[in-house]
Amino acid sequence: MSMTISALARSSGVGVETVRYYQRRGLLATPERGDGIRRYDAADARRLGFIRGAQRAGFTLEQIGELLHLDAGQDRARARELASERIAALDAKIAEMQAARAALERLARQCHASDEGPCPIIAAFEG
Amino acid sequence: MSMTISALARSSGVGVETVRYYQRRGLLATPERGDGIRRYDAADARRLGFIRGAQRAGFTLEQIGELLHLDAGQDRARARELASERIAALDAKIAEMQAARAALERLARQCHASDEGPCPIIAAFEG
DNA sequence: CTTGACTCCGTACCATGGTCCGCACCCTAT
DNA sequence: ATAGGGTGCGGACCATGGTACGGAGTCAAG
Repeated sequence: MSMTISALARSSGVGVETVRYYQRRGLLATPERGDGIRRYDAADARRLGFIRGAQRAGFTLEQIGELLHLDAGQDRARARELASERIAALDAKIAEMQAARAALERLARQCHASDEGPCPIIAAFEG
Repeated sequence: MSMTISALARSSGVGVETVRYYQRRGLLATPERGDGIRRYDAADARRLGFIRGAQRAGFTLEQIGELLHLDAGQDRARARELASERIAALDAKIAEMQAARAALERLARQCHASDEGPCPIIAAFEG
């Protein structure tokens, strides 16, 4: 199965320009062209899928680059290390967002309860 | 109580340049100067504190600008609307991060369990 | 009254993750 | 064979949230 860049991009729900950007960043290879147009295969699609998946897990493109590099190097210890770091960062971020969510919900309720005085949503945070 | 820009910045744990940036963005006023150096007061500190707090809740500087504007306009309905939108966005983001966290943890365990074959951390995401 | 720290201000630059532009090809259907 | 749409490529541009720089002015302590 071989496809053009736009088919590859569509297969992962990104734009053609994004694929080209990943190529420039060294995250995706730019296949040789048998004089004409570059052709991509399932391996390219998997790799692009990996990039998007890792991105959803909060890895930066730079970290994703490292993960892809490890893939070749078989350095599983380092891969686990990166995963642990990411889990810790996710935990911190999740906790922060949950706190913010709770605060916002409480404020929205207070604000709804009365239309007198200063808006609690605005008044909060001023610490 | 009046302070210099660096005292104001310190009071909220940001850099002087950040305060100046917020002024340029229209989030903080630039007080008149009684020929010499601009002086800031507790109201400025509260406002800066509000900006940082709202930022922690995930509002962008642009949205924060709107919230501050509403503060003057007393438009509490709109403030509640912004809060609701933010809560929904937080919920979505939290769910996504929790899913990513769970996936990563599972993968790290699998990867740790055996050093044979392809690293599961790398192999995953390739959807 | 000079030194050193701080301030003012505009402008430029940074990282991140793209997005768009223009020109020249190439490929396919009519 | 020619019009159209997609491709290749380099480079410019975008948004977001700052950070750094340089030169001039100001202020307090020695």
